[in-house]
Amino acid sequence: MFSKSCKYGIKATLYIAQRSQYEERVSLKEIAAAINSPIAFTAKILQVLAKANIINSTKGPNGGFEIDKARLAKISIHQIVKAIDGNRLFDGCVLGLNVCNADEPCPMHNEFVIIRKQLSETLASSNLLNVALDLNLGLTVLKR
Amino acid sequence: MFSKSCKYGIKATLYIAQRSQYEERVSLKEIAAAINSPIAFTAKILQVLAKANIINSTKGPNGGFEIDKARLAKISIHQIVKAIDGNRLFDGCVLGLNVCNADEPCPMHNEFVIIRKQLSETLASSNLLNVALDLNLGLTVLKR
DNA sequence: CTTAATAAAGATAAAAAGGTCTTTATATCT
DNA sequence: AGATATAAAGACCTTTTTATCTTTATTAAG
Repeated sequence: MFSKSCKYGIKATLYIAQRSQYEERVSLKEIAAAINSPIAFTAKILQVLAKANIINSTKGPNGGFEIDKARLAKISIHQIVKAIDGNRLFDGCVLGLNVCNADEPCPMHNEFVIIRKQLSETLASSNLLNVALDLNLGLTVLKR
Repeated sequence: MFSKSCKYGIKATLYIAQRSQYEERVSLKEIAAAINSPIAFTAKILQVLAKANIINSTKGPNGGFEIDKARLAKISIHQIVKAIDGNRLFDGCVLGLNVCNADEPCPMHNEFVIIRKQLSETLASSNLLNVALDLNLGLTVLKR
């Protein structure tokens, strides 16, 4: 479903989001430890997210990553997926045809219209604040 | 969503299914041409499908691939996906955690329970006969 | 102004996925 | 039995993805 980069990206963003509720900035090392990901690779992904304006990064001592507290509820998982994996999951043909739409559908097109709608809506409505709240409560985990 | 191998596998099987309605056996070359896939790579995928008992293969002149006409309605796209990509799409954690279930969920677990159920059911209920009928009518295409 | 702590950038490497080529096995036809 | 048409098997190559390592840029603190 998601590439490994995207999975790391989502988990990293969620970790940053949780800490950003308390206005805490977190370092790359800390993030990688929290989500159990390779440090340097995680750095690459965070760069992409920073360029997509999903997270803020600051260099230097006490630098790291954060998200404006006020924006937490405005950022969705959908945005993260789009920034890392692109739109292919949402609008590419599931069977890989170059053209595939309601007029000229692949054999799976109609079945997937529904699934994708649900997927897209679910991801669009999952905002960082809500997800972070569950993490606060220990209802969910980022590592295991 | 699906690997490239899986997409080729689904398209190849659908092509074989369509022709199998008329009890026509089709060669590798013909299949690859019909679904616009690399011949040798398609051969590998067809081997997997043959081992999974989804298609039958016959060597020698006039050999090729076919599916028992009577089984067309009993074979689902779900089976093809499972044979090629495995179960990971259906039961692996979407964020890649080693353990992730209702008791110890990742932050996306609950959202995905619904999506996966729908995905799984959709694929399980898409049988080769139904899909082939749409191909017969030219309502859908395997190539473009 | 120097040092230290951090992320960014870029080069490189390793692993996985995708794809090709050659040889072998099997079946059919003459 | 020999020739031919096919798929199977396995070795190999290429591309993409994942991961690491090194150097550079930026910021803060002393």
